[in-house]
Amino acid sequence: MAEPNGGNGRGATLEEVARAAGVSRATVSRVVNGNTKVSPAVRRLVEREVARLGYVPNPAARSLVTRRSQSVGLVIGEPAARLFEDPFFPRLIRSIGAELASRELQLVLLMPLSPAEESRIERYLTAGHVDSVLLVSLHGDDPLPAALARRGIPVVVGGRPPASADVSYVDVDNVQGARSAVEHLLKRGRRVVATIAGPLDMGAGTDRLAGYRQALDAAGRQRDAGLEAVGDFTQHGGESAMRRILAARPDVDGVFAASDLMAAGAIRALREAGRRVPDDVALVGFDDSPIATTTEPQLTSVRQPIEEMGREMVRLLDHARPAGGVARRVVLATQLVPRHSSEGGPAS
Amino acid sequence: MAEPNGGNGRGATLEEVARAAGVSRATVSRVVNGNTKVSPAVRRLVEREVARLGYVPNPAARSLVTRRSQSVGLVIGEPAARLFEDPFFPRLIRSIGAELASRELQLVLLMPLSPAEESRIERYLTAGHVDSVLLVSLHGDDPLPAALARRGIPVVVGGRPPASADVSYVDVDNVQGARSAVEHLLKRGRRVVATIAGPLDMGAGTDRLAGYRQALDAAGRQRDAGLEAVGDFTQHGGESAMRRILAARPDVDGVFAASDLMAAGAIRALREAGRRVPDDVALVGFDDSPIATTTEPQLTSVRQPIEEMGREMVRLLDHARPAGGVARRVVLATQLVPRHSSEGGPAS
DNA sequence: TCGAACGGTGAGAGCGCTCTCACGATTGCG
DNA sequence: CGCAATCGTGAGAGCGCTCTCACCGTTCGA
Repeated sequence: MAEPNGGNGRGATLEEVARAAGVSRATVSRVVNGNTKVSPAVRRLVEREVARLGYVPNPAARSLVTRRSQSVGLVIGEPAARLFEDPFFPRLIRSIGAELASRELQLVLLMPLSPAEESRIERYLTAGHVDSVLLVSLHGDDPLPAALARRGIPVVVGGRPPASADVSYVDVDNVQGARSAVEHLLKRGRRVVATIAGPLDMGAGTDRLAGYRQALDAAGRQRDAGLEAVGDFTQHGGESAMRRILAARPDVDGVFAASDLMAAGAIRALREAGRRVPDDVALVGFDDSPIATTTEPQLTSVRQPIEEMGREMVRLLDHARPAGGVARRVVLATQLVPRHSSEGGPAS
Repeated sequence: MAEPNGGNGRGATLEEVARAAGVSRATVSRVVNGNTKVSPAVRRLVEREVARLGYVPNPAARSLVTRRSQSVGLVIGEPAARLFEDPFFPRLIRSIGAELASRELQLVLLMPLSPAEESRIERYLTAGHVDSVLLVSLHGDDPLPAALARRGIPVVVGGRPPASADVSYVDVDNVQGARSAVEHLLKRGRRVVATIAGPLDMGAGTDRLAGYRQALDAAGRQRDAGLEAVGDFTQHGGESAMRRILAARPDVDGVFAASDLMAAGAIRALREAGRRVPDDVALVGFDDSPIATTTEPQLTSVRQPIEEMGREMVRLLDHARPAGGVARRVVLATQLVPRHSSEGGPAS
């Protein structure tokens, strides 16, 4: 790692490399970008000078002419509480980062913390800092996807957007996942099955609730508003939702929580109320997050392929390239992972 | 949000705004950057055209001449396992992001997943994509800080770097935090206190171990290699470390784990071995992460001010600006948060 | 009353790169 | 053996911005 210019922070330019190698700027550019043909002799010569001078292309200059930044924005529109607790985000970020890296793309992380931030972020994204945008955890009818589409910026959303606009998205099969969780409880003889739903302004919230209802309907069970409490995906939200359910329906003997975090909160509320898990109340979570093996008892949960989701989002970005194209949807399967929290039948 | 050019993805340029407003490019630039004096009349005129045309400065062009990118790289050199489980990282990332945003800086997230990635990341950082770099969770003697310093790129490290080079860093007082945890256990009458240490190639690992030893020495207690087991900050690592301790010293009645995750693992190992927490073995963790309130019993833990750490790292970046300057160190205090896992004295 | 000082504005160079186009040298084909 | 096609290379324009410098009109002090 020689630094002929004394490490002054000013890297060598194409021009300098060209002069040192006795060729033109264009030729050096060709070697560096390796696309067009250059004679082997010249190529070797240039490569040597590039190495010797520690030449690294100036991204701003390149970006100015190519109109590409080789970076992708990831917007996480999630309130702080869940972001901190839920391993969902680190896992997703990580898989997205890895998949982008394999395409020589960089990840720029954007977290709107306030309405003011939102407009700052929109400006950032539309200014050309990024070539495309990934959006996760959209709430309500966020105007961002449409605003970006209008500017011609490719967008892929993670999780079905509530206002299912004309955007590409990757989602897991929340309806089916929730349904299988509830069916699991029913199959084990639970008679009064409640649900702690996620926020109803998110696809993951409404879809998991829909799956719960479908399972009850299919089994010919009575539904009851007292058996449905809405949480916010956090532990605290799950805890208070469970309390509400216990108050409305003390006879509850099975609960499907739309996230593991909320299930963990439910365990606390149940314990506080003197109910044993799974003996008195069986419990199934969603996510199969690490927390599922930390709780006592360990949590039966619906696994969703988070890494696959991240990877798929990046892949959709590729397809979004040619002229907008049609919106694509990818829906990934989930899988029930049985653990202790739903063991045994009722003490019949 | 008018888009006079039909949303073709090509934003208006300075030139176009200037022509529309009947002024020169330089004047528009002055208005947009708001530094030098422009007459109020002209300013209003230009601002109107900027709004009408939806002008947003081209970051590449600006960056090319200013030699600044207005973005900051955050390198997280942490293996996947811990990154997924530990809320430490989301919290840190979030606070750093917020603090950067308030300075109109953007966060670019870099996660080296392989040795090949590392060199790609080094190239990325030295190419001028970012103005400065934040490094977190450095292991061993990572060459990155030195390489960046050589290129004149300001660097701030989170957590004392193992090879304490001439870099600025922000750290929590791990020695004192660990010491207070162990003193807490001793004060409550525990006689055989073990520790589950973090990786010894990290400052947080060695410092917390040092604090443990200091506390024992100060209390005149015998140290024993059998009472020190090394983990990797993960739950799984903590579990197997706890097993090793139980095997070597079945008489252990107090454990300080260098992370909450490892403490959670220790609980499982203890339960498996038929020991009750805190009755038979009292336990203290480190981090005061959300998991501390999820475990049964809830975990006494040493709180570290993660958000403050992120904020302080960004602040140090400011000071790093003028010509390298001397390296600064900021050490933040920790605080013991008592919960059930260390309650009661031994059954004496 | 006159020159100096100053505030507002425009002209123009240039940041480092890519890419088109032109050009000379080599090759292939009839 | 001549002409066209091909290949490797260089010249030069231009991406959109900032910033220096020069210029003009006004104001102010002596």
